[in-house]
Amino acid sequence: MRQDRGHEDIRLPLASGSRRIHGSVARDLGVAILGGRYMPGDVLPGEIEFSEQLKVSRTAYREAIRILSAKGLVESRPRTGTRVSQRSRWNLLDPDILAWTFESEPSETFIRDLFELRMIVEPAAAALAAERRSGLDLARMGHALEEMGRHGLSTDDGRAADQAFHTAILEAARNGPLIALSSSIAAAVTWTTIFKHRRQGMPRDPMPDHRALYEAIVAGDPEAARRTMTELVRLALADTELALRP
Amino acid sequence: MRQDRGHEDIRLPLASGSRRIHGSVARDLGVAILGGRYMPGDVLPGEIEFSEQLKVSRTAYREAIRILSAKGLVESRPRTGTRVSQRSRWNLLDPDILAWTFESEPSETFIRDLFELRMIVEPAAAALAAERRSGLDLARMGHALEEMGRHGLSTDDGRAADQAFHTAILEAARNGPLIALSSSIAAAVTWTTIFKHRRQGMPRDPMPDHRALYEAIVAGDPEAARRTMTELVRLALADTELALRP
DNA sequence: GAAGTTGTTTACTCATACAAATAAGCTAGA
DNA sequence: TCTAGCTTATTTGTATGAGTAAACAACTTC
Repeated sequence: MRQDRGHEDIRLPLASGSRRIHGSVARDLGVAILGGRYMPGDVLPGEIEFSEQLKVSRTAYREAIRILSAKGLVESRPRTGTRVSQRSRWNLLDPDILAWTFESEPSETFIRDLFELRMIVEPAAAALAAERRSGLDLARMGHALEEMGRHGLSTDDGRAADQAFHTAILEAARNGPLIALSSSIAAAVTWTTIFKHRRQGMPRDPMPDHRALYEAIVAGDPEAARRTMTELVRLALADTELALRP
Repeated sequence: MRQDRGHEDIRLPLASGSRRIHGSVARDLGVAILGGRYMPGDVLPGEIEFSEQLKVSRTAYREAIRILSAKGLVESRPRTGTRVSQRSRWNLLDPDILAWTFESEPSETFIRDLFELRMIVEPAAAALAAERRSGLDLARMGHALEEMGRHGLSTDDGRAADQAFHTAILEAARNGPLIALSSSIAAAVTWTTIFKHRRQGMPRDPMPDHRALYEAIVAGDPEAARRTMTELVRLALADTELALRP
């Protein structure tokens, strides 16, 4: 719905493209749970009742529940029913969970926590990237930077380029689990950027910090990469805090 | 036609207890994919064929596929069938995925990558914990440490205590997404510990580093906490590397 | 040739029936 | 009265078949 289908097969064939019923139900329930409509410990209505209420078959409803269960949002047992799990069980870094969280306006605390995580992971990743980057990595970063400069962060293309830049850095770090974090964090970065621009106009030219970071990685200087990435995230956080309390 | 499944289908008789069929199928297929039995891009047999082959109903099989799909392992579309996704889509930090990865002996690279991630996340988390820990946090850490000292790392109880100690630290950092990483990393730590003891005996007394870390957090000294946690992970990595190449 | 049409294959959805599990209530025995 | 064990009722879990919708390929039409 929100995703223009023109570029669909280039990037993010995300859950939004999936118009299957089980996917839609999972998304709706997921958004409801993450938005606090159902609280941890709450018991959902029985399968038959709820699926009728949602106007879908029991089969489709059950498949939706399996999806939520796989992401740690709910647990179901015979006789007891299906209940919302404790927050500590939620897979908060799952890409879908993150997307659903941002469907209903997320709490200020959550956004701060995400930035805290970025502040931990991304500088370290940038340092690793400076040591391990290949020519192809540098080319991808350079291209993304160029696109970003051309479009700015107020367009979809520009934000996609920003995301591609951060993804390229994390992938250059050559660490599988770290790359798994990348899709989550990069996506979150994009959403917070959208937030920023929704609340205020264009806050600040992001290009200088990005270029400095790029130069450090090109130079193969881990400490400079760490330092510039730290600064970049710090500035992004400052902008976001401004947007959060206007 | 009734489906006669004898009592003798091999389901792991461990403490896992009664597992539902869709869960077992998801686990089996997940292990097969993560173990390289199916490669990214491979197309699985059709629903009907494969479910008959596995001796389960299409319902149970489809729910298993939904689970795997929710974790990013497979993607299914009409006409094309269900195919194994690219590795970059796999949700490597999902607790189940990690568990399945360690079912079949994981690659040396993967273990190293996990330690690299620990080295990034845990020292930072320890520093935050030193600033934010409550009395209850300290009590839980202290208790876990005591249990750990009593049982040692060669028993299940001891490893559970070690895991509880690390979990308590990450939870004291008061950051939701970081806590979500905690269950994954803590679990991985446990598995690598099992690995270590499987290959060699008791490598080293882990208590001194753990106590030093605990003291730093009690003292509320972030930098000392960061330093001691770094050292602790470094030593654990050294032990594991010894076990990997004897 | 490019654009639309048809056909075929596959997953997806629905409906129904029955099985298994288990919390809660009940009964029997101390 | 209390507890152990059995029974029952309720809920999820599994099985099966029929029919729908979507994606891709080959074909036809302009």
